Amino acid sequence: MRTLFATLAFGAGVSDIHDSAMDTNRKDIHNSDIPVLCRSCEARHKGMCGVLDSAELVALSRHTRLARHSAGKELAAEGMPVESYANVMRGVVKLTKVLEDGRQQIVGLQFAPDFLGRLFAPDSAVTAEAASDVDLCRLSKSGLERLIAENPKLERRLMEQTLRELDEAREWMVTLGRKTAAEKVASFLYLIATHLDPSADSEQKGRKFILPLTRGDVADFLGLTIETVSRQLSRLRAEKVIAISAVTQVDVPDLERLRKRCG
Amino acid sequence: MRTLFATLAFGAGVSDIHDSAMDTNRKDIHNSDIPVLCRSCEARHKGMCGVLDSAELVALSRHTRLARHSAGKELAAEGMPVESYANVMRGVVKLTKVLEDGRQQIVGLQFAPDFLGRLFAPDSAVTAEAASDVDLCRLSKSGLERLIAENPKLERRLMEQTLRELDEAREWMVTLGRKTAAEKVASFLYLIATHLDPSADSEQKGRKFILPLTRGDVADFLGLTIETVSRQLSRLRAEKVIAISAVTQVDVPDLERLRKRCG
DNA sequence: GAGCTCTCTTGACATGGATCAAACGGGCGG
DNA sequence: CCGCCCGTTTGATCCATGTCAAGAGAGCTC
Repeated sequence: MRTLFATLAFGAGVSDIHDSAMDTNRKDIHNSDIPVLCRSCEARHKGMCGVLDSAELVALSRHTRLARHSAGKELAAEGMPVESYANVMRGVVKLTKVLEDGRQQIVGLQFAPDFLGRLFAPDSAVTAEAASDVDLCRLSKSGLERLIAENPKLERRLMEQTLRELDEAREWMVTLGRKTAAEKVASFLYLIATHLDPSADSEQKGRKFILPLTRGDVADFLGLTIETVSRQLSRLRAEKVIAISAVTQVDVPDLERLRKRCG
Repeated sequence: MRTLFATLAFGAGVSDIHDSAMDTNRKDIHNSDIPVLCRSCEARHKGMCGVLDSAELVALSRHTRLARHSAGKELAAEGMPVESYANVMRGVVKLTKVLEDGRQQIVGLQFAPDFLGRLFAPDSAVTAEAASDVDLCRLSKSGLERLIAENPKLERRLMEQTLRELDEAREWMVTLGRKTAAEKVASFLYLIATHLDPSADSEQKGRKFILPLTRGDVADFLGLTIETVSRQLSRLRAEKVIAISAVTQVDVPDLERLRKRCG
């Protein structure tokens, strides 16, 4: 991990030697003309960069740099201007909003390879905070916006991610508005189990993962208190729907059984 | 109203005589080359059609027809294929999701001149239902998708509406997750007061409107029961924050005072 | 390894909103 | 005009979840 950082950080600009002229359609069979930073990146395939060819990746990588942040770091603040967008490469970012008196609600979680940032708005409507340690691939605001204007495929891809986020937000509104505390906690675990490890074999019956959120975060996500979250987790454990070996270490032996608890 | 219907319905195709060749930049000073259906439409200015010039409007109007529905009509069903998009021209459409056991949550309200429909998805993730009597300008799915592919401005406009909807959904998640019943009801009234009448003078201190939703709808929107909604409305009335002359007739004498109740 | 701190868990109690029940009222058909 | 119907309001009670408080476990410093 420590070494990865150096590799990626210094690798970012290296491929600029590449000739950006009209060899746009060449396939990247050998990866030789893909920027180093992109080679191991989730977003390169499933994220927004999946629509870019190697020349475009190279062009984009000129406006790009890896940023590594540890858990708790505030990445953008509600109501404050944002000067860059980002792709989540590793870890989880929470998007929160607060009421005047301090009540807080998590309104979104972003996993690799999600795009981070509110396009076309001068400032952020939410606070973005690293929930776990995260790696971001930061993109300059103007650079990406220019690229979007030139590249309809990219705009389309971002449109699709935005629509997916809207679907997810609406799905979550049902959870917030109509589910019991027990169902909320089950729904949360199910969400994490199915989103956290993109490489997981989807045919597998169960999942093990390290919770990237504290109990407080979970409470803020579900519109509950820490105590209620804790009690419901204990109940799920008592009923053998989950096993918790350490506070953040969750084992779901049977995803389908968990899903049945989601309401 | 009765006559308007006939005018619009038959007017829709009339302007097809217009020459769609390269006079794209002409301004519509006299409205003479704007399709009849579009002339009185909110979406024409503030909605997605605002980015279209008269030639494009004419082209679009070939795939367009006015549809009038009365309150309660189901316009799209969760999980079912959709064959058309629409613009809301008048009235309010509610988007709902249900849990298996019948618990229901409204996940969005669409007012004129909002765009209605989930772009690029084969079927709807939500149920859309006319909350009041509504007029829709229906657009064929394939027709609009083709137009979007050809017209970056239109795609951008729809992207912006989608982003705004996402912002609103997240705003509402705070309401659902963290506000008290009293704050929820106040927030709902505030939302309606500020969204319902697009022509309202924004400098005016108060608002009067006819609630386009039943108490049951309001409850489904707020994640509450009918009884709780009713009680909170009574409380707001007792405290003179609102006046209710008939069940659906609400008078907010001081918007700012209402906003203070929103948490 | 003792003690500190921080997060989490568990218990006891309080309360906001749900549930159950009944009365009210406006619109509509007869 | 009467009476029914359906949506709404209001009241009485219950219960899920919040609040307050104490204890448990894990990591950190000295």
